Amino acid sequence: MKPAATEAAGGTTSKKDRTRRRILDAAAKVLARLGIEQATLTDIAAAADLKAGSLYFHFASKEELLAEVLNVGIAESWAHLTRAVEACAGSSSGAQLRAAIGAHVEARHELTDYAAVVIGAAHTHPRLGDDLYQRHYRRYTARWLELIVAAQTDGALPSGTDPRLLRDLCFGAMNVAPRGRWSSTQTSSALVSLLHLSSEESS
Amino acid sequence: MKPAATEAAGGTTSKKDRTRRRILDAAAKVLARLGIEQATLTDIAAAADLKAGSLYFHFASKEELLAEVLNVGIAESWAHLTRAVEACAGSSSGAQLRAAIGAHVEARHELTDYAAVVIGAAHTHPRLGDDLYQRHYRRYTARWLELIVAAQTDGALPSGTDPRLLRDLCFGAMNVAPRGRWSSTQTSSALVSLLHLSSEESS
Amino acid sequence: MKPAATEAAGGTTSKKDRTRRRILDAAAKVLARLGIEQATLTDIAAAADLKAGSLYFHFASKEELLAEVLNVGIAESWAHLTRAVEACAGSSSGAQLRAAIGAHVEARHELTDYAAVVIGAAHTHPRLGDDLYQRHYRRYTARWLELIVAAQTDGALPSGTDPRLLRDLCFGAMNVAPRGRWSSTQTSSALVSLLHLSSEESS
Amino acid sequence: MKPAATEAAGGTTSKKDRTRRRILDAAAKVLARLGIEQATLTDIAAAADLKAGSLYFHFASKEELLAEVLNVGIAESWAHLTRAVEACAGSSSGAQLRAAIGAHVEARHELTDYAAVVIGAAHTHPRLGDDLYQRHYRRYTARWLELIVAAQTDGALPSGTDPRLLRDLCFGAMNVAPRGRWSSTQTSSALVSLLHLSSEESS
DNA sequence: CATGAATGAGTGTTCATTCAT
DNA sequence: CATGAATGAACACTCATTCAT
Repeated sequence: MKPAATEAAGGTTSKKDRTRRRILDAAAKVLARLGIEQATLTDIAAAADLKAGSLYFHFASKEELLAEVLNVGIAESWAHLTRAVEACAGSSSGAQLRAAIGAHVEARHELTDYAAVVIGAAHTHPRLGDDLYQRHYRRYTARWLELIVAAQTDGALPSGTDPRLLRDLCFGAMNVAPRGRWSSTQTSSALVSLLHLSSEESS
Repeated sequence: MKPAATEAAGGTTSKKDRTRRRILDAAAKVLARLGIEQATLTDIAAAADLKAGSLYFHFASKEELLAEVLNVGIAESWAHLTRAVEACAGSSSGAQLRAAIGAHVEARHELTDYAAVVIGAAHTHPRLGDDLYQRHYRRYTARWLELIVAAQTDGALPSGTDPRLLRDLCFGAMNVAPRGRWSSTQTSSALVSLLHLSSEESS
Repeated sequence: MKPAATEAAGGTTSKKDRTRRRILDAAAKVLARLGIEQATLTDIAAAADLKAGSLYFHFASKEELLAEVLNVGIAESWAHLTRAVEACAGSSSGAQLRAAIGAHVEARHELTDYAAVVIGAAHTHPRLGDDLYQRHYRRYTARWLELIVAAQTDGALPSGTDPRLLRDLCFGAMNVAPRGRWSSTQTSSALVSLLHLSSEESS
Repeated sequence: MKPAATEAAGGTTSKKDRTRRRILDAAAKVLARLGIEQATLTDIAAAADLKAGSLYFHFASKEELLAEVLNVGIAESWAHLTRAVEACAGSSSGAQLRAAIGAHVEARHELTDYAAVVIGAAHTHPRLGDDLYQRHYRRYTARWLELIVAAQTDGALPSGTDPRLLRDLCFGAMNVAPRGRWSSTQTSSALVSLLHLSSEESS
């Protein structure tokens, strides 16, 4: 009566899994739009065509639901980032940084709402999510730091300043608030030219 | 018994005005620390040595109180910005932009809590405050736009991109979240060098 | 495919009956441990290796399930009581009362969880259970009353007081709360000596 | 503007104090009738002619409100007990125990609802109330233990059994459930005669 | 003017109950 | 038969808001 694989290769997903995903999607959407403390479970449930109490069949608490959204978001962002950077593995550090900028901005603007929640929440609420998320978030920012340091070493970025500060400035610029006002390509190429990373620094 | 002047020319400030100011100061402090939706009226009242109900003698609602804080904040930021820019009126557009960056970052970090509330709120909550605030906020961003356009014209900033987008990117970078992590001078000089505005581009 | 006998004479018990019994056992255990209003249907279902919804195939409501548990409990207690008392049918009324005390305490402490639920619930929630239970519970207390009256007549208990009050006092003492703190033999023999029933009152 | 003493000798009680007391009285009444986990804040508030949220102006949580009720109850019970026992200071240990029984039963039946809550809760929920209550409750039971041991030493109670068990049995008997069924004098004198404490056991 | 005291709408959460599968 | 999945009413609790004093 019950299909053998619940999540196996064949692509079979139980109804519970699908509803769970629907809730997560709804949560990501609402959280991205209203912000973490402004979004109520009633909002999220309504966006998933449910009543608030029903969420507890799938998640133990608002906190856990949020953590799950953040985990999906950071995983997506990480995958997007590493894919883009590895795609230009042999290139200059400037080119890699360009790729990273494109990936980050794209994650926020066009990927899913999950990444948007991460970015909207990360800097404002430092102690958010569960341990797994914290680890993954640190990994993400650490990777960025490496890229920045490499760019500084190569002279693509000014070397006189703390790379962590540079990273924070970049994040600030990339996370510029109203999604939808600027497209991701507009945003990232503008930032690239603003930082004078636009192309190979000719001799 | 002598409530004659409420705000008269001579500099006389009634007791009511003084309390009003005390509340505004307290509100700015609390709002800057806790964020707009996290700060409760009880918090604000306590910081002003009052009880929550008393606030309603001076302000019609939390929203109005917030609007007033924002108005003070944007006025301060505006004054700070124009003063700094006018101080180097004859200089290059790059120098003026440097001054603007310094002023904005300083306003957020060291000026008062009012400016911090504006900056913390402005980009995240677009439709905040009353009409007056909205007008003043637009004036502030419009002034920034002029500075950016001038810098583009002079070649201090890349001219291929929408100046409003450049402005938003700058705002994002300058408003990078945790106050106190980086000093205002660290932040502004790092941004200046990141944008290659550091000094007059000698011929 | 063979649902023939539901409760037939031959001792055949259908699967439904067996599951029903399993639920009742689980309910008795959980109710005895957590108390009536603290125990949730999810708790009970889990103890019966079921999900909460499944209980409704066997019982119309939590109330009905509770009533059934109480009915089993009072039946057991009654059987235990009458058996013990009849075992010393010819003896003195004091000896019979001693037997009753032993039976009651033993029912609560060592018999099954059903009796424990009855005793834990009976005095605190007077209007519990269905009519059948109420009738059986009254029969149980009525039997106790007879034993007390007999003991009063024989001088084994003080005769100046309302026997129903004496019965309630005995119940209170026997149902002294934390199961497990005192063993049933400790409890009953202590009560017996406290009431000066310890042995045959010599001439 | 504000009277010097808030609770001092003069008998001045602020309105807040009076409402607080009204809530405590209502809570005691409702808790005594419905039991601790069955009584809702809405019930209690309604009994005090308030809405549930208003209780939080006077008490930080349901737990704190309950703790306060318990503290009043145990204080009353203690005062009642010591007063009664000291009134027959020179008498026999049996007489003192009789006084204690009378006081305890009276506290539950006729004093206030506070004592009833304590008694209804104490044995069923061991870890209730705050630290102060726990201390006072232990003092109460310890005093009872002394009385029992003294009675055992004097031969007024059987000496072969653990005095703590005897105390628990006495408590169980005295706390016999439905308040109002028996008067306090009926109850205590019945228990006294049941334990053969009725008068001085003449030689 | 300010407070004390109260309210009501809304929050996250629990749980008995229902019903299609 | 049993479960999966959902619901709605209730819970303790918070907070902006009101108003008599």
